[in-house]
Amino acid sequence: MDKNLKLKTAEIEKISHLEYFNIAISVDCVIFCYKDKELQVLLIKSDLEEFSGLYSLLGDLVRPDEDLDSAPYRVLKQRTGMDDVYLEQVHTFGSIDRHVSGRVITTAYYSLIDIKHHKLNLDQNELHWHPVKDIRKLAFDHKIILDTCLQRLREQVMEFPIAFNLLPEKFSLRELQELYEAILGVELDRRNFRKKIALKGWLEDLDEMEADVPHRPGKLYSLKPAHRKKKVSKRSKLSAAGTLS
Amino acid sequence: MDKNLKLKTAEIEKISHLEYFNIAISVDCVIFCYKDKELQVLLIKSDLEEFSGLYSLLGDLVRPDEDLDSAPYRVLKQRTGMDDVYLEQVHTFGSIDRHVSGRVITTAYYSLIDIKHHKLNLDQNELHWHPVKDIRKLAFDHKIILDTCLQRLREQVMEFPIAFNLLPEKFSLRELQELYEAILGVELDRRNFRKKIALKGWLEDLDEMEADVPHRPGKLYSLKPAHRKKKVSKRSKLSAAGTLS
DNA sequence: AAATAATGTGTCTTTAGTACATATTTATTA
DNA sequence: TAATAAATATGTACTAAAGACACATTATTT
Repeated sequence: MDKNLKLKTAEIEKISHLEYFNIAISVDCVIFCYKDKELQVLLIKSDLEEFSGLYSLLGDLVRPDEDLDSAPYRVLKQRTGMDDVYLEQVHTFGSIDRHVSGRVITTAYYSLIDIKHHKLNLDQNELHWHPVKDIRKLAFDHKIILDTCLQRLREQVMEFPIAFNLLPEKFSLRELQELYEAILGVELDRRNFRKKIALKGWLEDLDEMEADVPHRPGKLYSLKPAHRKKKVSKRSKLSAAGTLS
Repeated sequence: MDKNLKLKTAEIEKISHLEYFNIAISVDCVIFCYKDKELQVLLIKSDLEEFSGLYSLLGDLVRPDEDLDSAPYRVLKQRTGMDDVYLEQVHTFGSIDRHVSGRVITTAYYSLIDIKHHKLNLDQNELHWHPVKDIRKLAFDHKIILDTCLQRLREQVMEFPIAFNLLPEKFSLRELQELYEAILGVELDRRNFRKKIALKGWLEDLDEMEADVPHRPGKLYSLKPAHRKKKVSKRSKLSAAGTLS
């Protein structure tokens, strides 16, 4: 925005306030969890006639008195009771006809939550988890939004220590590998995976063993506190350039 | 957005249309060019009193009848006469108080243009190029928007063949390297740079030589047609996962 | 006690990244 | 026109990361 936004000038006469402000903005949340060894996403049954039977993402209009980035936190809190979740803005979708109820531009976020760590009140809201790989069609343009967020998650998951938001505090390397396989949709070599994770230096060895597994238990690890913040290992300007020199 | 957007239901009574639609959406363009061996950005002098003397990005409100992604093309066309430019959406900024004239959420795009290839009508619009490295302060939150777009450009420039949008059709490897140095803000080793670029396979050897240089002329290259589309070399799902296995 | 099933680990090969030096070509200058 | 200056063009050795691949160990189960 610049001087073109002459809301206080003569232009306001010929371009009506209503005309320009007749666009709503919403947020849509692609809420991922890891359940039954699958990457799943939280959906709600659309109650619009046009989309009978179709599911849609959780979203809501942005309120005039809240920051854009606060809106998805509110949506998650309201609809699932969850707080303190990992959220990342991905893309804003704004085709004229993307929404049946009017002109609505939506900013998509993805969220990573640990299903075991949160008490969800899902059923009374008609909220359900759906394996990402089974989802074919969603209401509105939500399938494209889902695909975009999944792609972003896949791009980021090896670079930043974010996948751990989908796991409980303590986990084994097998669980971690299975999670990565679920996210990326491929099988991984155990030795190379462990080598790569070790190289990242993200993990703390807890000197504890798995319990309740019907086989030899593995060691338990947790994410080092230094890496619990969002994107702490983001490559710096210099090291990014360093790949060239 | 989902069933919460009950624009046709009872909710519309208690939540007024105006309340929710009282947010405007704009686009802001970070228009990069390469000039005088520097990465530069197109700015306009802000005419708002609050920002007297400060420059701002080019932007405008999104019109009710245009796609969000079309708006930055229109802005560029209107303000600079340029068409057919490289544009990429980066992030949407929506703090409550980010704009002095009201609640305006803005989606930021960056654009890469070849200054030699476009006739710009800049001066009569008070548009001017500014070296990115010299910019300290901009109106609104535009410095943050600029920094975000620059960071994104730096992340993408080695991965995708996009930097060529800043160069004329034909260029020498020296020019290309100087451009990369300007974008990344570091010096690069000539031999390693050429090796890396050669590995990408982006370039076509034109069997032509530079002219009008006061030294030994270098060979001229151009971007292979196959790579002229946006992000053609984007790594696939499989190869992204392949870094793990 | 034996069998099962998963854990835990190391090496070799290939590829990419990085540091580094010399010969060649053209324009300029003397 | 010969010498000089300045930039082009190119290759090798070293290091780091990626990728393919196999066997011994440990806890559970039978």
